[in-house]
Amino acid sequence: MNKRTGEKLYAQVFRQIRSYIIQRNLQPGDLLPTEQALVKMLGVSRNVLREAIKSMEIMGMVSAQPGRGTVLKEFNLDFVFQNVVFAAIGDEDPTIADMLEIRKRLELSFMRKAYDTLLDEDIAHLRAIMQDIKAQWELRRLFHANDRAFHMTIFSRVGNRTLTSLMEAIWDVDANFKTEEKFKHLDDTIVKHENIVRALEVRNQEAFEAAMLAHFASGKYTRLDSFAEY
Amino acid sequence: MNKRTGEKLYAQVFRQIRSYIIQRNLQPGDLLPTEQALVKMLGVSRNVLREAIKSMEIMGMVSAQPGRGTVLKEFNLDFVFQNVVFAAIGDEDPTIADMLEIRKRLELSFMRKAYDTLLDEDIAHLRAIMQDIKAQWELRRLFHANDRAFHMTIFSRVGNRTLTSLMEAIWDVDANFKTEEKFKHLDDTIVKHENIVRALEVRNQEAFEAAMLAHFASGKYTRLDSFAEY
DNA sequence: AAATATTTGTCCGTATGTATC
DNA sequence: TGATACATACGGACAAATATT
Repeated sequence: MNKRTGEKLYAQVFRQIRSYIIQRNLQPGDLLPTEQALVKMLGVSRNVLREAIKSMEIMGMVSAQPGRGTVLKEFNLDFVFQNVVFAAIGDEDPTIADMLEIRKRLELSFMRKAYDTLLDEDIAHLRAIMQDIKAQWELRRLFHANDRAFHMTIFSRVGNRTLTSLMEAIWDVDANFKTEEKFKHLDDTIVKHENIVRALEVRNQEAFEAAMLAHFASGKYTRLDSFAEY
Repeated sequence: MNKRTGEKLYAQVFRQIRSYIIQRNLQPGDLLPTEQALVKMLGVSRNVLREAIKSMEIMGMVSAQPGRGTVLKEFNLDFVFQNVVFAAIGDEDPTIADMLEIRKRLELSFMRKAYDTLLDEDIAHLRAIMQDIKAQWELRRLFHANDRAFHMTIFSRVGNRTLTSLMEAIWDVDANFKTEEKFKHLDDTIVKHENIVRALEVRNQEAFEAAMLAHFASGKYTRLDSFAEY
């Protein structure tokens, strides 16, 4: 084990292989070096190497076949979610609150760029989503998907891929938990969304930003003390 | 390997252990059976068992300690966020710039809360890091570690674990890339850091926020058009 | 088509460091 | 202090699946 960091060998090897993939810019379908090559390259035993690679395989990052090798797969975090989260978590879990605060702050931080980049067709799309939300209001169904689509659409043109994946990840977690609380302030949320769309439709930036602020000011997790904190 | 399903042993074992945890209703802090016991229970070799358990450990589901055992850990999204960045990386590399922009915006968004929560000892620690940075300035060494420690310390008391986890993840990726570019504006960065520490030492919030703004305004990846975007 | 090489899958044994009693 | 239990890490061996010649 690494004396300095206390990090175990197989965890180090996991990170090293991940770095190797990133730095070499390996794409899905590409082959990783063989176990033997990696053993020599990293100077560890085959067991330790396999503990790292098999972790990747179980998570869905790679796929190994005897006689062929280990290929990089398209990676999404679904499996990790399902397993890290397999203990029932309640809404009161501080991690959930922390996560939502991150999303809100990011949205507020990027809202100006979002406004500048949104196209007419995006705004039309937002309007369509609003129709869906209203139509299914009484049904109390599918609200999460629409809410998610609404917010993701707003920032779809910002062009920051990390922002996109991060927001998707947070929505994923959100989808797995707060299922019942979703309908508490539902009508209020609809009004807030409506205000956002209207401001966009008339291309009023000030109104848009005010509507975004109002939307996020209502949440229970919001602790926005002043304007400078966005 | 299971002939019917084609599922490899270590993947089966992973599922079996997960089922064991769920069926026994194990809670965070509870001990899993020892490796030896699981080996007997599941009828597999030690290697296969470890490949499954180490997957769980790397994902953050369990934590193993020699002499003690393997304990079930609490719900924790650190690993998820560490790999959101990884999962987002595609064929082009502007992802790095996107990532850094996320970090900068988060720091600016949280800087007021950071200021409010920082203790005297933290500021003393920041001063110590600055001494280190200056001492190793001519050596052109260890800048990443110090820079990272500097920024992480500023936000260490904010109390948002997702923020910490996310920032660490971004620093991790950053460490893998820009190795030579680090020294371009190094002296300028040192001045900016110095201004931040001074503002904190005299407890001047306005100066602190101004120094943070100036720090992030210099980066090549910064596209901060106006104050409201923070 | 058959033999051979390559690569991953699985098992075993042994030594070491660490936590607990 | 010593003894025990446990995970960490290494190495060797053979089987199974695939690729290559």
